[in-house]
Amino acid sequence: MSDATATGEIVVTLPDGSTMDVERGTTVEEVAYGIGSGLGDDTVAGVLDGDLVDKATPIDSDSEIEIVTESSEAYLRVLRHSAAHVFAQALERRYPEAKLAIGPPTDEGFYYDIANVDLDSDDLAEIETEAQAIVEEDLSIERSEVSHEKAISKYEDENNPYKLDILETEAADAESVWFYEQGEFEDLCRGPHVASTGEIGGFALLETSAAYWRGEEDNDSLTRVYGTAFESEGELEEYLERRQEAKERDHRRIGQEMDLFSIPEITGPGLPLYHPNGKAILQQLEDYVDSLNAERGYDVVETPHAFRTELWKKSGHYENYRDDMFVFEVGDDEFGLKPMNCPGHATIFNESAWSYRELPVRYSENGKVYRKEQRGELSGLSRVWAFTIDDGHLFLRSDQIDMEVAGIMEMIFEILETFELDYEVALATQPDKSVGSEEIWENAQSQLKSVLEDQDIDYEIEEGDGAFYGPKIDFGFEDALGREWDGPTIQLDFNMPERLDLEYTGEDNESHRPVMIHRALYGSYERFLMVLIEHFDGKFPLWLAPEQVRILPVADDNIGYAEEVANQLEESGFRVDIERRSWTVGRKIRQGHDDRVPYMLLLGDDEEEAETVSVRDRAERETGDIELEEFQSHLEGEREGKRTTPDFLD
RNA sequence: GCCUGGGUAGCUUAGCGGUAAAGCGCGUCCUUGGUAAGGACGAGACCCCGGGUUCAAAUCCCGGCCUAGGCUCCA
Repeated sequence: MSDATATGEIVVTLPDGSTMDVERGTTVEEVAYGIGSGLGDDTVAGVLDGDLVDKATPIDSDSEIEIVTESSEAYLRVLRHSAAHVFAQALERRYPEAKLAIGPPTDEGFYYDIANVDLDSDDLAEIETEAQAIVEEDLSIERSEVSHEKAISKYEDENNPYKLDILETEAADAESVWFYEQGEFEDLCRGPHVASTGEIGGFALLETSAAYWRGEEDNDSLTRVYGTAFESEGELEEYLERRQEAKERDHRRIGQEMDLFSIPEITGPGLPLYHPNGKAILQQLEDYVDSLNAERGYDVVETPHAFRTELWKKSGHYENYRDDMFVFEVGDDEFGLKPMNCPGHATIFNESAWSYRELPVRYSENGKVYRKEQRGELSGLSRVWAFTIDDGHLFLRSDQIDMEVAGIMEMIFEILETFELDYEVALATQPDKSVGSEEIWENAQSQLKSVLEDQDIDYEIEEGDGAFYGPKIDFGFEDALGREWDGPTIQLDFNMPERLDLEYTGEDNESHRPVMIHRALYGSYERFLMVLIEHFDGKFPLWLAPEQVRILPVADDNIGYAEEVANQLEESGFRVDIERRSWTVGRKIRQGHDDRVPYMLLLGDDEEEAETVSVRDRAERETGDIELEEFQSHLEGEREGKRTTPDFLD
């Protein structure tokens, strides 16, 4: 709380840049009234230097302030915080023995960590009903100030170690703390909250899981209940629909349906098997990136999956990355499966003597790597033990950094465009565990920064998120559902060249250290495939679709003609199947749509006689009486252009 | 790694101490179909693995493996 004895003027800055001089200790609400009485009346909460606070919060020093009203973006966050309290109230009505820990709002809703109670999905449904009743009761939410001492004794009586922990850490120095009350419920809380539970229009509990108290492994494991809330029922429904859609697009589900890949128990966790359909997609992705590499002067190399431990010791992986490595012994020697391709590529570089004239040297490899991730982290194709990086390593002079990084960014932008993916850019800086001097890091980071700025690219800085050998520029994909995924990366490395004694001869006839750049365009094939599956909902662009054309003979008698047509398309390299099951035409079409095939060709007696085809696409459009040549040449164009949706019938 | 659910036919799931079920898929047959599910019959299961309790275990208990969600970590 504020120091009431402190006086004097302070300056608050409003979002439009204007400033107000106010008495020290003035509250957010008072500032709002100072701007206008209407705004004062509408004030729900405030944002002080970026922190969401109760409107009664006194301002102690010069601050940037934003008034939160019902029309503010931050209002939803306040509402959800209140929704967390509504959940807690409902929980306590049903389970008086439950102990509350913390219940903050999140980007998607809220959660509340609780102890001393086990809940399954039926219990959740009951609590949700109770919560809805509380919303309807439209209980007003009141804030009260309670002495620190009194708060402690309250939670000692209730035997709630979590609230006590909060009082003894975050609030240790406060003379008094805030409680929020609604009906019979009260909770230690910093706020802010809306004025009444009735403001919640839509309320839902989503799932339960577990979380450690304060996120630390050694602490108690608590039950975490996730929920969300909106101003209106309609917005909630929209959200739930989007969630459902995301579930239906889950790459594990689509991967199963389309027979793309599997991760059977017997082959081990995180070790996916690609079926012919999945590999067909991967093969196209590989061919595409290979062609980009070839255009950009990369030389293709290949390295084995394991190396002697000596290499990993020299590269620093053994020291910094060993926990994530599969290490095994053969006789007296120790080997490690490669978690990265770089030391192998650097070693290839080192096998020759280089002149400054020959740099940059660019190596590429679609290299399989192995990382022993924590078991609980493995998930479909998004976290696996074995994955393939579309890896590239560049060895260059320091005066070539700008140009090479810019060149890589061009490749990345081409890829993002091809797949119609939105993206965000982040600069990740030196992590706690790293090799190389501060000076080297500073230098590398400022070089990357200047490239981003020269190119006028918006980016965020992610402190401490770099690789152990250098800082990086990370691109995050945003898919069709607005979710973000890791994507392309460009990593600058002044350390590995040092550790592996990389050299080239300069113009001065002296030996120099090259700079290394690690880069990946997709990131990993596994994760990229996952993003594509979910982004396209399995409806792949023609060039990627495992089955590009399905031929549907109207009757069994038309199979002969179907085979002729199939052969002709296959000669041009198309992946074609014939539906040979003795089904009705309607059934065959239904199946074709379910299987997400871009184009179906219907061939019956009419087509056979006229030597034409009827074309039906994934969007349920259809035209008859098409010459096969006409369709085929369109297909070739659609494939070469890597167009994302079948457009023959546009 | 930790917590909480789950593992039953190729797939999706029901059954939860007493003879293992359904839908889809698959096979055979009838139907030879014209634009989003034609019909009949049939095959198909070490009920995740190992221990235990019980007259009797898919079902209850213990351990392991895998998996989902989350926590802590990363492409």
